[in-house]
Amino acid sequence: MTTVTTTTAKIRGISILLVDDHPVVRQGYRRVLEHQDDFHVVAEADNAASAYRAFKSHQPDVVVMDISMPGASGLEAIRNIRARDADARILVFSMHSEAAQVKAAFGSGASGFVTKGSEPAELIAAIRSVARGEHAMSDDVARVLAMESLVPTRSALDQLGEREIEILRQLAAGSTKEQIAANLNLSTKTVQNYHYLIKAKTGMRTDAQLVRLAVECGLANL
Amino acid sequence: MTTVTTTTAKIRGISILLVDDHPVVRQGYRRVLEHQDDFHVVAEADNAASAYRAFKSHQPDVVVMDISMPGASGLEAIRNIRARDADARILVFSMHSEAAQVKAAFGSGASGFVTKGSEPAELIAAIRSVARGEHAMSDDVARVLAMESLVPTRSALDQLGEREIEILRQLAAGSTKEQIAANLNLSTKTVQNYHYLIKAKTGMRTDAQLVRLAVECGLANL
DNA sequence: ATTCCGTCAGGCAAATTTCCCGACCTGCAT
DNA sequence: ATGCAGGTCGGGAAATTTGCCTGACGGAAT
Repeated sequence: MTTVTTTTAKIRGISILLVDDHPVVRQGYRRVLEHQDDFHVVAEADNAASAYRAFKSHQPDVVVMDISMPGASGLEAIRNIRARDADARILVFSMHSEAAQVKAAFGSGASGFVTKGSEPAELIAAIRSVARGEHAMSDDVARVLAMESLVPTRSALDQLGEREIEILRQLAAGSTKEQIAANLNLSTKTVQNYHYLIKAKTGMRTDAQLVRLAVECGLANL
Repeated sequence: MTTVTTTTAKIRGISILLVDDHPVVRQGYRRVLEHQDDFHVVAEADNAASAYRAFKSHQPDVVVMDISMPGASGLEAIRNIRARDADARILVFSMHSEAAQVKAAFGSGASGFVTKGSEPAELIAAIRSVARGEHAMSDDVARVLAMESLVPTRSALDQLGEREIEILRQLAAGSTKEQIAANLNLSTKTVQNYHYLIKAKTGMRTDAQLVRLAVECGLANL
């Protein structure tokens, strides 16, 4: 008779792409996750670009991603993956749980958010949730977010100060940093610092993304 | 009797702002222009930013500008000045007379275009024309432009090759150069070079301006 | 055949970005 | 009153990117 592997309880397991820039951390979580025998870590990546490539070639059920990689590129990776496949399930797995970061993650298309301080069981449960197409977040994240929602936020601009918004507006209008510095009587250096800060706070990576953000927020048109 | 300067033919002269990054060239043309006794060179500038500042403070009747300054910033200077004062008369005075450059100049709001190869008389006549609010260009420019118009051009994109357009599209969509390089199987360096080339060809200075251009040309939305 | 043009990429100086830090000021809570 | 948090402003230094040039290669036009 031909040898056929029995497929009793697990018709298909959950295939996972692990993204974290720290190899040791990846190893640790790979072990934790593969302890669940319906979980399969089918690929790993240590940066946004390779995460995107790995997603394309493996089409995992769930992407488990640390977004605190160099350059906040995690958010960008999420957007890229979602742009390619709107059904992608991405669970972000972060060190921090600031409300702004959580919102940026969900805003970028994440399906879940778990902090590294959570119990492994919480991560595992979250993975099953997002695999089912649900949204999930760990308790501490939920708490932070709940607190935040008591002080309602209008848009991504709320994380920005007045000056930052003005500089974003002029940037989006097409002005160079030198022009902005001249217009606002600031040093070029300061405008550069604001430019950097704005990108960091909003999670945008390129100037083009900043323009889109500004347009969405009604700061600029066209 | 009181000595009153006779104001026969010249009620008011024509005030001029000279913009060229080469000091010697400025000196030469200042002399040529001031030989006309109704011309007054009221200010000089050697870059886009100082040209803009000089325009604000002197409000000259005509700006005579070389646009082949470092970074193609001449076009930008034109746009800035016109953005501040839609009635500004700007005569561009260029080494070259490629149709694309001429169009970019007029498209940016220039009132005239004379090549450096033209006779001084042609420049002087052009200055008087634009001071009167007319448009002017030297014969050689007119010829090049006439030739070009026999092959009609759809938009700013016509000056770009296929690859250049694709890269502009992805840039405007918010992709980083690394992503684009990966998507198109190019080196990052090549994408950087295209980015530079696109800006040079279109006369755009910042990425935000490129996004606007792409949107206007239907290459991108939002 | 030769020349032009688009694509591709290396090189290198100059500029910019990234991140860090310190200073100042205002408001606000202790 | 004191301290502390946070927005504003910019210096510093290392890493990266840009600006501009150069050259190679294939294809199209002359």
